[in-house]
Order: sequence, then C-alpha cells, then structure tokens
Amino acid sequence: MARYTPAEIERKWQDAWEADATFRACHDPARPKYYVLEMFPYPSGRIHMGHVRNYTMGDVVARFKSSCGFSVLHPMGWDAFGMPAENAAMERGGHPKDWTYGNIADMRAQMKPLGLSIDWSREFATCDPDYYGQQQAMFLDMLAAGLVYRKNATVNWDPVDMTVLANEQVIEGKGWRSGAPVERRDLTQWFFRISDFADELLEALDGLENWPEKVKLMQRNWIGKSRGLQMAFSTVDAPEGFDRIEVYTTRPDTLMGASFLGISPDHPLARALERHRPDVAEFCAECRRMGTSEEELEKAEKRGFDTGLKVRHPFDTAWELPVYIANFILMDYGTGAIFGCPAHDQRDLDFARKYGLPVTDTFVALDGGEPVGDVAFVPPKTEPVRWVRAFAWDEVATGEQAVDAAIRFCEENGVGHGVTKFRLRDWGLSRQRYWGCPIPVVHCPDCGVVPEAKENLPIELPYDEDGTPIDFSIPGNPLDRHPTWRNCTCPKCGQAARRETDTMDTFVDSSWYYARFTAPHAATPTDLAEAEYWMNVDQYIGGIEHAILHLLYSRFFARAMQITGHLPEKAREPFDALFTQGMVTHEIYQTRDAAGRPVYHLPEDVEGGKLKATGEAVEIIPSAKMSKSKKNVVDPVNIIESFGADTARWFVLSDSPPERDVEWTSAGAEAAHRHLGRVWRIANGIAEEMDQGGGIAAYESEGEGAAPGGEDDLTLRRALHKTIHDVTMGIESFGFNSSVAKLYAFTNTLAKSAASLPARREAAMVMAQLMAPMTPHLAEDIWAMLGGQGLIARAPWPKPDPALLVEDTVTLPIQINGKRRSEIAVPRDMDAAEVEKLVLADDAVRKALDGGAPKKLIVVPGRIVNVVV
RNA sequence: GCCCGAGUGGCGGAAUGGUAGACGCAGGGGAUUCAAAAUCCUCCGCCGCAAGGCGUGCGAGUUCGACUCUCGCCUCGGGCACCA
Repeated sequence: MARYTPAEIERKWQDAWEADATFRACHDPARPKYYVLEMFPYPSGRIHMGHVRNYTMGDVVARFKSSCGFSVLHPMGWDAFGMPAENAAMERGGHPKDWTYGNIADMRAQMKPLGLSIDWSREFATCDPDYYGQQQAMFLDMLAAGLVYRKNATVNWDPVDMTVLANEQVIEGKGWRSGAPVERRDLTQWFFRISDFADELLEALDGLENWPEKVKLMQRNWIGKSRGLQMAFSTVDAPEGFDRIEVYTTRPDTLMGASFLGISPDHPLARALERHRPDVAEFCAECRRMGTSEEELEKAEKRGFDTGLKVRHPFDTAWELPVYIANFILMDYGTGAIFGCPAHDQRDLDFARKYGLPVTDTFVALDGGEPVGDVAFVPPKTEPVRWVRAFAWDEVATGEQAVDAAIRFCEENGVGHGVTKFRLRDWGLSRQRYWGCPIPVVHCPDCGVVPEAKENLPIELPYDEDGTPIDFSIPGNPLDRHPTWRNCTCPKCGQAARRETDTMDTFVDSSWYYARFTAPHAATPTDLAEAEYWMNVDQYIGGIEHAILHLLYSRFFARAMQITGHLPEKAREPFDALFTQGMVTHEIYQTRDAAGRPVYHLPEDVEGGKLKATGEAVEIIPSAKMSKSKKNVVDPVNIIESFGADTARWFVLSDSPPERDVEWTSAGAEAAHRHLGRVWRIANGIAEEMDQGGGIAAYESEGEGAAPGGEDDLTLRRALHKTIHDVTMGIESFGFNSSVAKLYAFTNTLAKSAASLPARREAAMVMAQLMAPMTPHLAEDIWAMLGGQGLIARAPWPKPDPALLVEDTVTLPIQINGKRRSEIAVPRDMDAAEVEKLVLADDAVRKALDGGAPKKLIVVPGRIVNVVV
C-alpha cells in the first residue's frame, strides 16, 4: 500500500517550485503587492526552532497572500556583523569573516529544506562589502544632512584587557574575561540625532494601527515625553562659576517639600569639586566603578555624598538645602541635577531616611492624611488630594492641576520656565570592534574629521595584516592596532591621514535591510522606483525582544533615509503591520570553568544531565529564551530528517498561539507526523477510488452543474465551507493554531463521511489548499494525485459559500442563575417570545421555578437564555 | 529598581461579556493481529456510589451572566540604550 514519504515528495515539489520560479518576486504594476518580512537571523551557524516558527509564520502569510492574488515579496538575509564572530575567533582561532560566511552557508543549507517561499535571488548579508558600502554612503549623506555628530560618551572599560566591554560582557560589575572591576571611561563617539525626532516618533505611533498596543506603549514609555519645570537654585559658597544649579523636575508642585539637592557624579559641579577634594574624588571614582547600564545603576544601593554646599530655596532665601552627589542620578537625563521631595517619591524618601534629611508632606489623602512614614505618598496625578503646602492653587486639587499651576506661578515669578523633555537619548553608533561596518571618516592633522570620499567606498575591513591573518586572541580593536589599514590620505587636502577605527553598531545594519531587499543589487543604497512599488513592509514578524530598540531605530532610519533621498515619503513608517511572535524557550545547560565562570552547552551535547564528551554533570537552569550565548537551542534538522519539513512546520504552528512563548518539546512532533500521514492516506484512498471509477477524466465534468448529492454530500459541504471560513479567518488574524485545530477537526469529518466520491474529492482538494500555506509539499502532492491543475501554490484561495455557512436550527443553552442547566433546539430565527414559552416549558426550568415565576428572563437571540429565579 | 506582558485539566492550549476545557499530547478501555508495529473505535477537569457540588494564579468589585471588564496582590517571562 502507498505511503506518505516526505523525504521524496518534499524534494520533488521544491524542485518543481524552483523550475517554475514560483517565489520570484515580480514588480508587476498590474497587481497589488504584498511585502512580508521576518526579522532576519544572526548567522550563528545553526537554525533553531525559534527560526522555524518565525519563518513558517511568515511563509504562511506569504503563501496565503500569493493565493489571494498579491504579488508577494518574501526575502531572506543575514544580520551578519557582531560580537559572536569575534568571540569565536578569540576562543577557537580563525577569522570572523570565514566563520560568518561558513555559518551562513550552513544555515542556508538547513533552511532550504523547510520549503519556504523565499525569493533567494535577493539574499544578502550585512557583512557583504556591497551592503555595508551602501551603508557607508548613507552615513555620509546623513552626516552632510546634520543627522550625525560626535560627542563624548561613557563606555565600560576593562582595565586589564584594555578593551571596551558590551553591557552583556559586564557580569556583576566585572569584565567577563579578566574578572577585573569595570570602570567607566569617556570616549569621543558618533551619534545619530534620533532625539530630534522624539516628538515625531511618539506622535506617529498613533498611526500604527496594526502594531500591538503593548509595543507602542513600550515605545511611548521609552521616548518618555514629560512636561516639567526647569529652574535654578542659587548656591551658597560654591566654587567659581557654580552660583546656580539648574534642575529639572516633573513635580514642581512639590517644591515646598524639597529636602535636598542631588547631582550626578558626572555633573560639572561634581567634577569641579573632585579636583580639589579627595573625599569627593573618592566617592565619584567609586560611582564610576560600575557598568554603564541603567539596570545596574538602578539596582545598586542608593548612595549619596554630602558636599557640604548649600542652595537657597527659591521661595524663601533663608531656607537652605544641602547638596548631595548621588549615584542614581543620570547626567544624560534632564540637567543631571534634581531636588528631592521625600514625602512623594520613594527613592527620595529612602535617601532622606538614610541620611537623616527632613521629610515634609506637601499634600495628604482626602480621607485620613497621616504624615508620611516609610512609604512615600504617591497617588496618581489625576487623583484629587488635600494640599497642606500649596503655593498657587486650591486646597483640594489633583497633581495635574497643581503641576500646571506651579509652572505658571514659577514662570510669573521668574523662577524657571516650563519645558518639555524626553527620556530618549541620541543613538551612539560607535563600537570599538573589528567585525562591523567601518565608519567612513578620516582624521587629518590639518582638516580634522573629514568624511571619506564616496568614490573610495566601500571602506573594506582588512582580512590580514602584512600577509598574516589578523590575530584575534589579543584583546582590543584589531583595526586600531593594524599596521597599515589606518593609513590613508585626507580626501580634502591629500596629505597623510588616519582612518577612523571605530565600526558601527549592528543596529545600523538592521535599520534599513528591509529597504535594501526591494533592490538588493542596486548601485545606490536603494532604487526609488523599486522602493516606491514594494515599500512598505505589509507584515513584519519578529520577536517581542525587539519591541523597542530595533523597531525604534528602524523607524528613525526610515525618516533619515527619506531626508537624504533614499526612501519615498510613504516609507516614513516602514512597517505597516507588526506581529510579535512569542519566543521558543528551552532549558539551559551550564558548567563552570576553572575560574568559576559559566560555560554553556548545546542540548545535543548533553545527555541524561551529563556532557556526552566528558561525562561531566551539567547544571540545569529552567527554561528561558533560546539564545546563542546560552546555547539552549534545539536543532530542527533532526526533526526534518526524520519526519519532513511539513511535520516541523505543522507542529510549530499547531501547539501554541503565535504571540505566546512555547517551550519546545519533542512529544508533539510524532503526533503531527501521524496526522499528516493520515491526511495523505485519506487523499490517496480517494485517488484510488477514482482510478477504479475510470480515472480523473470521469470527474472533470463534475463541479457546479453536477447533480446535487444526497444529504451526506450536503453535510460534508457545509463542514467544508465552515472550515474554509474558519481557516481563512485564523490565518488573517494570526490564529494559526486555531486554523490547524479546524483542519484537524475537518480531517475527522472527512474520514467519517459517507458522501459521494466527487464530494469527497472536492473536499480533499479544498482541504489541501487550506493546508498549503502550512504544509505546502503535502498539499501539492494531494493536489496532483486528485487531478488538480498546475501547482497548488498558484491556485486561487477558496472562498466559502455564504449559503452553506448558516444553520437552520440552533441549540440554545439554558442557564439558571448563570449556570448552564439545560438546552433547547430552536429554529435560528425564532422570536424571543416563542423561545420564552419553550424555555418555561423545559423540565429543568420548571423544577427550578417550582411553580413560581422567574424574577427575570434574558433571551439573547441565537446565543443563550438565562433564567433568574 | 523602572517599563511591558503572561498565568485555564497530568501537559500545550480553545472560548465577539453568553454551554469553560475545542483541537492535540499523555493516559485508560476495546477492535484488528499468531504476536507486535501501524491503523481504527471509545473514555478522559476535580470531588462524589449517586443526586449534586467545586472549578480559568490569589482577593475584592461591576453584571442576569466574568477566563474575558475594574481595582489590589502573587508568580513567571521580556526590555532597560555596547547581545542580536
């Protein structure tokens, strides 16, 4: 008996698609286009189930839209720059370039058997000089347009390895390799002026109707627009040039509860003091012995240092407040100085209690009104409170009203002015690393910082040094110590100059790849005609972990590209719809090296809690996001080899709602495979019946005009059209798991159906079409064996017949006091009065009423009845 | 610490404010088979012999009716600007 053989049919149909160029994106002005994009992968060397899930979802959308008549663009590329390549070179030798391109070849080979409807002719990697050369050209245009500038910024510095560390490389305040306490260090770096766009990036979120609310909310909070008061406190006995300290506050209404002034350790006053005061210098140095991440600063114990300086309260010059240097105040936000109001801010309160500073209530709750103890009173700004130290508003007012009044009062009295500030900072793009896009500028002794000439692009990364491969075992930036690469001539004056040795943040690479896919081989960054046709991305799909940075940077970049003429106006917001898929999680296996640092292991290297190679026991850390660095990734190649790509695809779609996390298990894979085998056998059985009945030709004349079948045929057709409707709705709303469930249910219906052969043939063919976006190879095979014309991939999507979707009778559940107790079958359109009569005649209802009348009787037509007794 | 999510049977999960547990996994029973595999049929939230009662993380609230809406907690996950 014939069997389902995925290994054979998957190869067969992939070859057929290849020969047909089915997935080649066609710039066809006559058809509407649809651009579906999944976030491109980092080429770690192996695909994992997260990739399979991500790309299968995109593939379902791409194939579905294609069947619906759209000209689809569905490309794939590689986010190929970044630290792991350099780390690999350090750990295992070799070159980042060879490692990366080797990984890309491996991953492409693992991905192709999935049968994704990708136009591979558009593939590129961000580390291709052709790509990053165009990126350099855009950088120069953005520099000319004033979108890029240089300023000082703080980095994590490893004093032993003499190298800059990423936040990820700082573990508990120490360098991951050296173990040395990390220091903060200032470097001159390049920045994109994203904060100039803060307001626009915020406002435009409202127009992104097909983005998840939570992502927009996260971006709103990240941009952090606030209205507040900027004002100065005058100082007493401060050093020269510091007779005033500017502070920014969002709660000027609490000014009468001020208790101290806090300044950042990086504030100019702190820096001035530390020059002459060893005690200040020591405290500031200690503050700087910490990483740069906000998380680390916020989690650190809140500490302050009393400078001994005082400031005068603006409303009462006799009232003096102490000035503290505090480790939790960021120089990057506001003015780097705050006033503390302990009664209405928990952090200020903790600080005040710790250093014995006064706590003064400025308002109390309407009911009660006990003074603040160890919990600050911080009601929502919209809640009315009773003010005990108001200075320009009513005794009872909300925080909002008080803030507005306070700003007005301060402005009228010459104490500062209302300002709007954003939390969003400019985007620092300089990285002191090798494996990234070189920043195309030159440092000339006479001309200073000079943009490289466009004709010299791309500025390529050097592969070796003096004929020998670059040695990555030495910490630090190989470009910086390369013997010749830095040497160049000034594009302006022609004399000897030095090349910039910093490379770009890899977020730059991923901020415009979607645009490059529309014309991947163009001699300019984009081709405006192609961008005009293909942009925007109609459906973008990726992980929630990119909700803020990648997506915000991309939104900024689209604007910057438009300003510099690389994208049309309509691409200002590049992603029309966003879907954030959940992550695939897995256990983490960890051992420790001699120095006690964690070493992670791939699941396939672990068996029964021990390393296969050495037998060493591993520590099992509970399921977490699959990540390259933790090595808790599962290799889907094994699944594809034993069950086929369709099984892998069907399984990742079936088990969990797409936006939710899923823990990968092997248990369901066999079930998925069993089901696909069953579907194939049902179709094959129908094909064999057809053969016995005279072959396909005998059924070709059937169809619309054919004699109506019996009751069984009608029942099957009703179920089929309901399934068409449900599966289509599922795909359109990203409810792939629901679509899969409906297809399971319909398979059962079809298997048990006593309908005529033509009806079952039709049902099997339509079912194949409905399955085609998910299990495309199986669908093609069934389509072919049942006599379908051409490729199912090119067949139009089936439409449900509305007449077959409505049922004549419905079952109404009867609730008594909200609990289901009975049910009645009634004609679909029976009026409520008739229904009521039937309900009151129902045994369960009569029993519950016990002869009395119901208190209330609610009839929701066609849905439910509730009797309140 | 701050911002954003998620919690439903043994497990993954379904459910425009309207029958909680669709569909699948695991498990039980049966058919077929010399036997097994494969396949097919069937049962399956918890307590209870039953009648019935209890059930969507916990506690309140709104409603004729709450997994769904509101408020307060708990737990887990994501992000926090140099991981990608």
